[in-house]
Amino acid sequence: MASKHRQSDQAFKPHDHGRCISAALAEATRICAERRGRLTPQRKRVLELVWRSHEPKGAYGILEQLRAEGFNGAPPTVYRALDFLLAHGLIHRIESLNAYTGCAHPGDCHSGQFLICSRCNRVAELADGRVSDSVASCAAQHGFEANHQVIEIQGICPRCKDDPPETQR
Amino acid sequence: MASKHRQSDQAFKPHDHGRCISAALAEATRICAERRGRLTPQRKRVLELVWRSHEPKGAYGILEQLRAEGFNGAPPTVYRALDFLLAHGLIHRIESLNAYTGCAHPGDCHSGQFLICSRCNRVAELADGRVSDSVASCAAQHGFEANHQVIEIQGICPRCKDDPPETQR
DNA sequence: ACAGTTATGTTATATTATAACAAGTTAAAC
DNA sequence: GTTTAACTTGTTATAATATAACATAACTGT
Repeated sequence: MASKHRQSDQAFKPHDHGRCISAALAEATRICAERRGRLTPQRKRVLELVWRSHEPKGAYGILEQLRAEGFNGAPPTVYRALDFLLAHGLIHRIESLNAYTGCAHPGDCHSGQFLICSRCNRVAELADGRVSDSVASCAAQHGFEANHQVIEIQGICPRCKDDPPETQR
Repeated sequence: MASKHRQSDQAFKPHDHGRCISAALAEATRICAERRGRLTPQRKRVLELVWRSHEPKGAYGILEQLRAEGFNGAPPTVYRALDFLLAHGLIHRIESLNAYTGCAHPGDCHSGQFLICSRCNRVAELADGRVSDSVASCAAQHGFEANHQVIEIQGICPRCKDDPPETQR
């Protein structure tokens, strides 16, 4: 019943994002080693690009960045990397944006909740047990066997409520 | 705190779907009249096609059906009808399927929850107040001003758990 | 080194959605 | 009832997202 937060809504607060990124990459490396998943340079690079952005990134945005770095690839390459990262719980797909974002709680297979700011486009990942429990029990009540929850909440983040995004650095 | 169901999980039970459709159309007509929305023949036709299907329908699927009926139109026509129906709360968009489904509780602006069966592809709409309350309060706790909830639960519906879909008529 | 598996490259194409502008239709005001 | 303004539809083109299919390369375990 207790909720477990690690990065929770940090996305909406100013923070040292470089550290987020390197922590995420280190964690990803560890997790993949553990389960003999091959975090190849390309996959790692895609993971880094996903994390680098504060906003969820689309597959074609990632592709564009890769190309800017001299990589000469096509969409399937990116989608395959994304599929791998998704399969290993290292990123999430935001359905309502067709975009991908770094997973704040990699490793444990989980159903997160996403707060999506429609002003600054940032997304915070939550892992609120009360929410996932209430959703799970609601499904169960109807005899439905739930495998995966997509919970995406759209609105205005605390930061954008205070300052308009133009003011933010 | 109480939950309000009208059609709730009827979608997973055998039922007279023809009556669902005509009720939905009648209700839509009433609602549009009330707020001076113009439920033109095309829009009504699209609404009917969306309802006619037990599974959520994609825009191009709708277009195809319209064409089969002799309508000679292009994607924007369908998307515009869908936009109208969405704006008036007569249908929902299922983000994780890029598809549209009839709204079981038209009129009141609401955040529903969707149970999506990955075996038969049917979707049931719920309107469980406990779920939307828990999501809303969770967002509020983080200072997030929520406007819209996307809650899509993927799994196996009670019917498919019992009979394999091939057995179902 | 070899065989099997897994990952990447490459080309083509499917699927979903919208921009932009023209033409027609309806509602409402005068 | 005609005119005006708003709304609706038609039409063409194209953007954005995603995958199929098959070839090649790289890594893994033996």
